[in-house]
Order: sequence, then structure tokens, then C-alpha cells
Amino acid sequence: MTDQPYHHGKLREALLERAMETIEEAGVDGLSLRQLARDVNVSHGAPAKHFRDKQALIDAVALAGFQSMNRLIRDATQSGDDLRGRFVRVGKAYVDFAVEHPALLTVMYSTKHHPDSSEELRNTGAQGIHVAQAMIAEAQEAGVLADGDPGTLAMVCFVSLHGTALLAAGGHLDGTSVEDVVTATTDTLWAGMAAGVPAAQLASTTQLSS
Amino acid sequence: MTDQPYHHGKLREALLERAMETIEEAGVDGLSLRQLARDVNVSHGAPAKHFRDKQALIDAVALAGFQSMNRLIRDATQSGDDLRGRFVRVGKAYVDFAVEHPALLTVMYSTKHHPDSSEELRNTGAQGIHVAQAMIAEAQEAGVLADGDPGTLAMVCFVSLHGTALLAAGGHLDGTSVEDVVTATTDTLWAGMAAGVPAAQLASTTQLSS
DNA sequence: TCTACTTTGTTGTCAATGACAACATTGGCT
DNA sequence: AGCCAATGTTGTCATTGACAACAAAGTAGA
Repeated sequence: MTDQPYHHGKLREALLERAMETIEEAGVDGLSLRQLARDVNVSHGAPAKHFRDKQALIDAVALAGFQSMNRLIRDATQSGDDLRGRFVRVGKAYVDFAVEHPALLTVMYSTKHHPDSSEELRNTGAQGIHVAQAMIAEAQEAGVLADGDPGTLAMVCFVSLHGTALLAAGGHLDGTSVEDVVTATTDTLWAGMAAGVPAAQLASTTQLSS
Repeated sequence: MTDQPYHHGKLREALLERAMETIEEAGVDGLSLRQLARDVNVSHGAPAKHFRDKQALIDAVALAGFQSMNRLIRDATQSGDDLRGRFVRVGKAYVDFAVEHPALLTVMYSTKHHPDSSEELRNTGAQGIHVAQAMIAEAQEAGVLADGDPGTLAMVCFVSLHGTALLAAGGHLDGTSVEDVVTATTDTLWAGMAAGVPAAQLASTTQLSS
């Protein structure tokens, strides 16, 4: 047993890493600052020097989660497929991340939802939408998709995939497989955006627009 | 000060009601069994006689939430509109509920997600999908929607609306209004299901089906 | 090198919490 | 009346998050 030096040196990183492990194993409720301190062989007061309080630690975990997720999404956009293929791959990347890190995803969004979330966290979390919006705008210019506000359509795709990701992560897809739901979702969305909204349908949605 | 009778009489109902209020005001993390007992003027040990532990109370809250939500959804299906109109109304009903009870919705699904959720809770929570599935099947038979497995398509609609509901409840829709996102989502989904998935698109999704 | 000063970690303490056990009261049933 | 299960109370315990006082270690300037 070599006795520990007074200074841990990389306490912040060690805490973050261990916190992510704990969250993935036991959920956010299973995270205890004191247990965390024990896990990394440090006194129960030490974490406070790096994270003001428990929420600050959770925020940091969420931020790290968004960063690694954004990386996966960006990678997915760079495949050589056609527009629709890239669209599907981005959706799959998102859902795959969710399925592999279900508890982390919950933390990421419940944290972003928190009333006093940091600017950085919100920006990092919104990056996925921008990717979708760019793809949709590009497809519209290419004539592959019908006209329509890219911002709203991107939001539609985002919320749909987010729902898929959350329910897939929680195992709420009952009978249907994750793979089936993701492809069906992206296919349906793409088909809907390609077809556009017929005028007959718009009638009931434009009542208040005058 | 009339001294309280020894028996509260309706403790369980009182606890449930107050718990729902607390959750909507302060989220699940703001719920404390002891504070709850204080709120209804009862000793800190009393709640244990009605709910084995804190999770059991939360489960009961979630179940009540699903029941009132299902009522709203069923009501929405009984409007006299055409098929597409009813579809949109169901979506709106779901999202409206989420926006009005954001914290409750979070509890409902994080509870259903819990590994040892009760059979009753899971069944009650899945009811919304069955409604969607019935509507889609009916529309397919009427020739309004293209063919496709109603179960999978219902799941697609459900996850999409679920995502909309969650993000709307959390205020994550950034620029776009809730109303816009809901109508755009239901419109896009319906258009996609009406158009069906072109064979050219299916090519990339049927690679593993042989 | 000596000396402030800051950062990082430790120890001690506090109120709040969830869970549990022992006990008290109530109302129903025979 | 007398038993008994359901309901509520009181007391207690370990755990937790937060805070304050203190200690050690690195850092920068004389």
C-alpha cells in the first residue's frame, strides 16, 4: 500500500469519469458525492473543491455526454451516401448513442431542462438540430424534399428521433425492434418531407395564420 | 385548533394528491416523505402504512398520471372529424397534457422505465399506442394511408409525439412554438404514411431481411 | 532562500432524509 | 365484552449534501 500523496492531481477528471460510470450503472439517483469520494480514495469534502454542489457535477457529466454524442453525429454526416442515406445514418447514430448510454441520455436532457442550465450546456445540446437543419435545407435546394421551413422541419425530425432514442433507451418499444423503429421513423419522416403537406391538409392548420 | 382525530381517514388519497402537487411544483427531487407527512398534518411514519417506500408512492403518482392522460386521449379520438383530423387531435391532446404537467410526465415515463415497474403501470402506459394503432389500421382500410405494418407505424407516431411532448414540456423547442411543432409533426407523419415508403428507399432498409 | 498567497485536500459538524421497529389507538367482527 | 387487523405515532439509525475550520502543497516575488 503506497500511501497517497496529499494532492490527487487529477481529481476532477477522476470524479467525472467515476460519476459517469456510476450513473450508467445505477442512474442519477445512485450517485452520491460521498460514495464517489470513497470510490476515488479521497475525503468526503474534496469534491466540493471541484464542483460547487451535486448539480454542478451532474451538469459537467451532461456536458461531456453532449460532446461525445455530437462527435458521433458529426461523424455520421460525413458518410458518402446520398442525402437520404446520410439522414438515416444520423438518426441511427443518435439512437445508438441513446441505447448504449440510456441513463446518461436521461441526465443530459433532464439537466438541460433544468431552469438554470448553463449557456454552454444549452448550446452544446442544441447542436444536433443545426446538423439536421443543414441537411434538410440542402435536400430542399437539390429538389429532393418539398418546400417548407427548414427550422420547423428540423425540429420535427429532432423531436421524433429524440422520442425514439428515449423510448429505445428505456426499452419501451415493446414488440418492435429498435432497428425497425428507427428506419421506419426516418423513412416516414423523409417520405413526408418529400411529399410535402397537401393543400387539403393545410386547411385545418392555417386557420390562425391570417 | 380542533385536535385531529387519530385516524385521518383518507390519508392515502391526501398523500397522493399532495404528492402530485409537490412534483409539479418542485419535481420529483423536491418530494420528501417527511415533508409530505408534515403537509397533511400527520406523523413522519404514517405514509409507510400506505406506500411501502418512496418508489411505491411515485409509482402510484405515475399510474394516476397515465390514467388521466389516457382519458384525455380517448376523448380526443371521439371528435367527429375525418381520420386525419382525429389523428391530429390525439397528438395535440398528448402534447397538451405534457405541457400542462411537465414534471408529472417525466415521472410517468422514468417510472415506467424503472426495471421493476408493475404490470398494471406498464399496461396503462401502453394504452396510447393501441389507440394510435387502431386509427392507422382504420385509415389503411379506408385507403387513406398506404400499406405498412400498423404496429410499427403506430410506434413511429407514438415515439415522435412522445419526443414532441417531452421537449415541449421542457421548453426545448427553442424558437418554434409548441403549436407549430405539433401540427408540423402530425402533418409530416401523416403525409409520410399516406405516401408510403418508395421502393427506392426500401432498398437500403431491407438488406438484412432475407 | 524565505515568505506570503492560492489551490487542493482533510476533518468535524449539522440538519434533513428514508427506512425500520416498538408502541398506541381505532374500528370492525364474533 | 374481547379479540384483531388496520392505521397512526414516536424513537432511532445510517446516509447524505452542505458548510466551516484547518492542513498541506505548490507558486510567485523579494
